[in-house]
Amino acid sequence: MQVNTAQPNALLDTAIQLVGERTGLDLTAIEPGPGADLLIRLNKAPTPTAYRVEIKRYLNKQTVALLAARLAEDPTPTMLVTDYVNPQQADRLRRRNIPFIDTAGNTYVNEPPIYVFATGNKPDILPTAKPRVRLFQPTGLKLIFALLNQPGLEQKPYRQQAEVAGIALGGVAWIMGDLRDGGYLIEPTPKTRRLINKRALTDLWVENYPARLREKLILGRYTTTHDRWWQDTDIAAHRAYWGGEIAADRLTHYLKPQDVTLYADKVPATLLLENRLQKVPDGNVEIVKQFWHFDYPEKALQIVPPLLVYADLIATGDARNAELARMVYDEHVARHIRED
DNA sequence: AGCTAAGAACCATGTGACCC
DNA sequence: GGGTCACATGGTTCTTAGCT
Repeated sequence: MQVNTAQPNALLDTAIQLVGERTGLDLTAIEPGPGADLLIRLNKAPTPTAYRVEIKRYLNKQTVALLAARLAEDPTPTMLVTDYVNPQQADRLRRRNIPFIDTAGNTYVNEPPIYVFATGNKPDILPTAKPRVRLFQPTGLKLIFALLNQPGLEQKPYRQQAEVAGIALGGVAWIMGDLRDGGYLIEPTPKTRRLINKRALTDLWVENYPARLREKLILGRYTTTHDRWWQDTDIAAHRAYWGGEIAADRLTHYLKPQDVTLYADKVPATLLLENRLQKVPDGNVEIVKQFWHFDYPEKALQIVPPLLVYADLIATGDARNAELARMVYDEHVARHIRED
């Protein structure tokens, strides 16, 4: 069946119809009114069940992970509606108990006593015309980080931006285009480009950084029997900077650091030797590759830029770090991203 | 049915030529 | 000097088929 994927409702209607035909599941779309979330009702359930509709095109692993994270915070019953869920993705969704329907007739609904899991149906036309959004790919994350930390950088030539962000020139135009499309950049003239919605952009950066960039930059995890070795270490002498809890401690003095994160261009061999750091898969000392190439005031404290400290604290998902993250944000990040 | 491996298909990115 | 684009490359993801 040809799907008019330009229309969200067409996608929803097609999915409801096809899933109904293939599995007998009786669903109805409900439009509650302007401004309210679209709902989908599961008919014939013992108690009427309504799901908030989450329409996502071109599903991938990250989309599923982000949706799962969101639902962990806000458990409003939500049904994913998409063009095609392949068998692997279907399994991921089922394991996370996220109900879905797609336009190929695949579905997962677990609303006892109703249980339907249908997978393996192929769409007639595979959704391959994915619009490439590079904003939150590694390259995009590097450039956005540079832009958020260096106010006014967006007005500089692409070549300079590429250099500061440590990315290829060719990538800058793509990312600037995505920023414009996403409503994060206005450009009356090239010389007056201006970043807007910085708060929202920062939130998205923090959300995407751990899985999409940080994960790829981990140089190794280490452990040592030396206690509080980091306290008197002149880390800058090893061409490295503290991140995470130690950096947060230096900014706020509110924490007894347990885990150690440090950023460096390459693994500092002498530091490992001096402190008997041994490489182990789950060590509490993590060395991450430095990915930015600009100066910032907090460098004097031998720490990474505060936005990165904040992101690392959030990434731990540790309740102990949540309040500290908020302090770092309020006192050291917020002023960088105020709208001017 | 579930697992695994191999190959295909797709995607992100850097490079450098070209144009304004 | 500055921006755009085609292309090559390397990596990731998906599909398929064979095996248990």
